[in-house]
Amino acid sequence: MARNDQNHTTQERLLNEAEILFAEKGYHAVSVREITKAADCNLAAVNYHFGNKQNLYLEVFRSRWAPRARRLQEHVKNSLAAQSHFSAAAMVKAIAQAFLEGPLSEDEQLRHYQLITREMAHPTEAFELVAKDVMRPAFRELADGLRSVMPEGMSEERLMLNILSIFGMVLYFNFARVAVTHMIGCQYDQAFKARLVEHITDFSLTGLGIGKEEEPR
Amino acid sequence: MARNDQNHTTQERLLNEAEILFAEKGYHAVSVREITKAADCNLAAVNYHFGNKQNLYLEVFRSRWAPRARRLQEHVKNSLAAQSHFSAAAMVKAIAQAFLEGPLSEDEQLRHYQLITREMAHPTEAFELVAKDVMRPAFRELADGLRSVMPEGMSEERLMLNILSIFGMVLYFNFARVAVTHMIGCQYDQAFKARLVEHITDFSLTGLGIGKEEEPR
DNA sequence: ATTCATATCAAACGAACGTTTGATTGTCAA
DNA sequence: TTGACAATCAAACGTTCGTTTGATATGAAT
Repeated sequence: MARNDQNHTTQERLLNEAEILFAEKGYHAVSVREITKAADCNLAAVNYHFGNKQNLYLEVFRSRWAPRARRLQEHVKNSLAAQSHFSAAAMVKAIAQAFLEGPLSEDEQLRHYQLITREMAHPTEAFELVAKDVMRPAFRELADGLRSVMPEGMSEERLMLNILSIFGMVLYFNFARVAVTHMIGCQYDQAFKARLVEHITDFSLTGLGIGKEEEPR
Repeated sequence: MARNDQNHTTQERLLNEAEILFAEKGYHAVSVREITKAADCNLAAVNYHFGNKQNLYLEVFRSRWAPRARRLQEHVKNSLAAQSHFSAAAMVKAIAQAFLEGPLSEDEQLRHYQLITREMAHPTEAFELVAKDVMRPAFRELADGLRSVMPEGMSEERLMLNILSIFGMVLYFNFARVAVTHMIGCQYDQAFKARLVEHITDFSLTGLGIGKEEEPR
């Protein structure tokens, strides 16, 4: 039986191809026939191995998205552990770098953000899954780290809004690549991504960098 | 012939209901039957008035999204014109306020951002349409305004990245409502939106507000 | 009264969808 | 060699999809 993907099982090939297609087109725009064709297996394989299409979609988040998110979280943690002292600048840079120049390949990155962006805009069971198991713990940990370098007495909400904002910028500059390149007019190559990390870091630390002016009344 | 929506024409009712449904579920997850049922008209009406489903989708962006985006742009422009002198703080606040507490109703806002978020993550012909006619001109105008209050000689790219970042934060806090409320644990009521405007303004102006620290080496 | 264009309708079209079925294969323990 | 089991297959299932068709109603112009 000819199998192009080395010794991957049918289950694994289905998950791989399903993730690519779901990320690219969204759940409803992808058919089971399209997935099984890409995975080079029979149409019935999805139902045999996963029960139905919906469950294959959930399994993509369980067995592909969540572990990758945890890898990213580890990457950030290791970057910070390598610092001799903890600073806000180091933290922001570690996040931006992990998510834009981190351990993920170009394609993996794009898939990762497209999948979660769809879920954030219109959550399904998959969002509940990764929010509970991955996102909330990661956010909490980052917020606790940030607390130690922010002015004392900052409310929990402000703290979370700051973390959400940093994460939001990273997410935005990833999922909105097409829009960004349309507006700026350049490719997402290695050089531009480095400049982007620099920009996100700067912006998250100092905003526009010109402080708040009093408005005349 | 009983028509519930006052004197709206079938075309208008189709556009209204189509926008609501496309924003809520996305193009492929909405059927023509669902739209025509919501608009209380015959199944064939979509093809009669718009040719096909795809063209109805495009017409939603042409005749509903684009004018609303222009209304928002006007709102920002008027807010700024009311200022006696132009400042970065005023500009950021005008943008955040227009997009979160501006002329749009709660529902309109949600629809507006869900539609464009889908297009940014996976652009179709509709994105080309509104990018060329609405978004690019608006971004250019904002960048020109920002240039006058930023240090001289700032590169065009940095200028655009700043504008994109402000816009990105606003977009993010709108389309990712569900995620934000999941993480923070509160509703998007009027009070929270006001705090959000304050946060976005502060963050865009001063970031975390603790400057950039030197990393030890 | 007749004509004509516009709009709406019920009904049907073929295609694609997710899922199920029942037969067939390969593997390995008994 | 046999039996059992998991995996794969072609084929078909019933639904739903976007679209088309041809008939019917409406209103203004001739």
